[in-house]
Amino acid sequence: MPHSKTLSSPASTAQQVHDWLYQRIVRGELPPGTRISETEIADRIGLSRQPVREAFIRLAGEGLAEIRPQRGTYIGKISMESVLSARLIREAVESDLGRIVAELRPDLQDMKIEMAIQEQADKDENVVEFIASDDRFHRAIAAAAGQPAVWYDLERLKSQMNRLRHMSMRAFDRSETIAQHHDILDALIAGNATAAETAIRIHLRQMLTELPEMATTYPDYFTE
Amino acid sequence: MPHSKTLSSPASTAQQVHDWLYQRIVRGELPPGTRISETEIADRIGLSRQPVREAFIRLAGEGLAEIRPQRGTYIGKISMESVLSARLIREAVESDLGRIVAELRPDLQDMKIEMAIQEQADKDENVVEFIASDDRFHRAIAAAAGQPAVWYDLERLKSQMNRLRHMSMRAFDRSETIAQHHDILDALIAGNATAAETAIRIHLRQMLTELPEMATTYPDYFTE
DNA sequence: CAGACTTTACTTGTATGGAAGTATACCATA
DNA sequence: TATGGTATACTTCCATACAAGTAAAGTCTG
Repeated sequence: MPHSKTLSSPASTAQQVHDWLYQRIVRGELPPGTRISETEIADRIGLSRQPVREAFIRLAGEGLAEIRPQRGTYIGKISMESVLSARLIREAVESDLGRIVAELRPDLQDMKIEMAIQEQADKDENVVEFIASDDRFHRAIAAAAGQPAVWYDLERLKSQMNRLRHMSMRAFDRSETIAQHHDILDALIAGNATAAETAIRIHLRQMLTELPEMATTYPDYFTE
Repeated sequence: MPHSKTLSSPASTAQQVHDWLYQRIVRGELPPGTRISETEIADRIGLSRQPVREAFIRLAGEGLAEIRPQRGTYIGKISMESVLSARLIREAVESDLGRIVAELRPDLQDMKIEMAIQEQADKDENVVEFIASDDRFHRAIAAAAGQPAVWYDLERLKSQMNRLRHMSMRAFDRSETIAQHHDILDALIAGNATAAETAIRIHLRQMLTELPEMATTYPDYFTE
C-alpha cells in the first residue's frame, strides 16, 4: 500500500480492492501482462463493478496497470526505462541522504535491527520478509537524515523495482545485498560521509547488472 | 497534464475533466482548500457525476485533491513537508544529472533558446510562459544527460512546487532565476562538472528562502 | 478453399438512482 | 437565553442499466 489511510477511516471498499491488487502486483503474484476484468473481479469478491473500476484507475495512476478503453485492462509490464530512471533517482537521493546521516551521527539502532532480520530471513529463504526489511533499512536512512517524507516519494518509484526484486530474489543471492548493507551501516556509524556515499552508490548500482539478466530471463515481462 | 495520452486516444471525458482541473489547480486558479463537488461540476459542464468523480480520484492520487468521504472534496493544501521533500530530491537528482551533462558535453542549443524565451517572458511579465520555459530548461538537462525518463518522475513531484511558483512569481524576482540559469548553462557548456553541480544546488536551494515567506503570506494555503 | 461480412460475446465508458454518512439550520424545552 | 434533539439538505459511495467500441468466432459468397 503506497500511502494507505494511516488511521481512522475504515477504508472504503474501493481502497481495499486497490490495496489487495497492489500487493498482489508488487509481489509478482499477478505477472506483467495479465489481463484483469472489472466484472470478473467484482463477481469474484461479490461487489459491483464500480469500486473495482475505481481501484483500476488508481493502479493505472501508479503505473501498475494499463487501461485500454473498450479493450481491457492489463497488469502493466515493467518499463526498462522507468526502472532505470527510478534507480538513478534513488542513487542520487540516497547518497545525499547518506552524507547527511554520516554528519549528523544519530542513533542507528533501527538499522542494526533490520540487519539481523535480514540475516534471519535469508536463512529462512523468506523473500517477502527480506524485501520488507530491506525497504525499512533504506527508509531508516531517510528518517535518520531528518527527511522521512522523502521516503514516501521514493516509495512510489520503488514499486516498479520491488516487482523486479520479488522475481529476482530467488535467482540472485541475498548475501551480497547483506554485505553491502553492512558496508553502508559501518560508514554511517563511523561518520564517514564520503565512504557512506560510495557504499550507497555501489549498492544501488547493483541493479544495473541484474536488470539485463532479468530481461533475458523474462522477456515477456518487459517493454522497451 | 502529468502524462496525458501522448497520442492516439481521443481522451475520455473523465480524462478531459481531470486535465482541465489539473491545469486550474497547478496554475493557482483553484486555491488550496477550495471545495469542489461532483454534482456541481457535473452540472456546470453538462455531464453525469461519474466522469467527474473519476477525475477527482485521479487528482487525489496525485496529491492535488483530498476526498473526505461523505463530507466533501477539497483542493489539497500545499504540504510544507512534501514541498521540501520534492526540493531535496530535485537537488540531489539534477546535480547528478548536471555532472553527467558536463562530462558528455552535448549540444545545448535547446537550453540557450529557453534562456531567450525566459528573458522575453520576464519583460512581458508573462508568468505562465516563464514557468513553462523554466520547466523545459530543467527538462533539457535530463534529456542532455541521456535520461529523459527521469524528468517524467520529477514532474510529478514538481506539481506541488509549480503551484507555489505560480503564486510566488509575482512576488519574487525572475531576474535572479534567470541569472542562476545562466550560471548553470555556462558551467555545462564549459564542461565543468563541479561548477555545474554547485550552480544547480544553489539554484534549487533558492526555494528554501522563498518558502517561509510564502507560508506567512498565505498561511491558509499550507498545512504543517 | 479463401476471403469478406455478420453476428455475438466480450470490454470499458457513462448515466442515474438510491444508500449511508455528515453538517447545519431549525425548533422545542428548560 | 442557552441547550439539546430533530429534520433537512447536502456530500461521497455503491449498485445497476445501458451505450459505445473491440475482437474473434462463425457464416456466407465467390
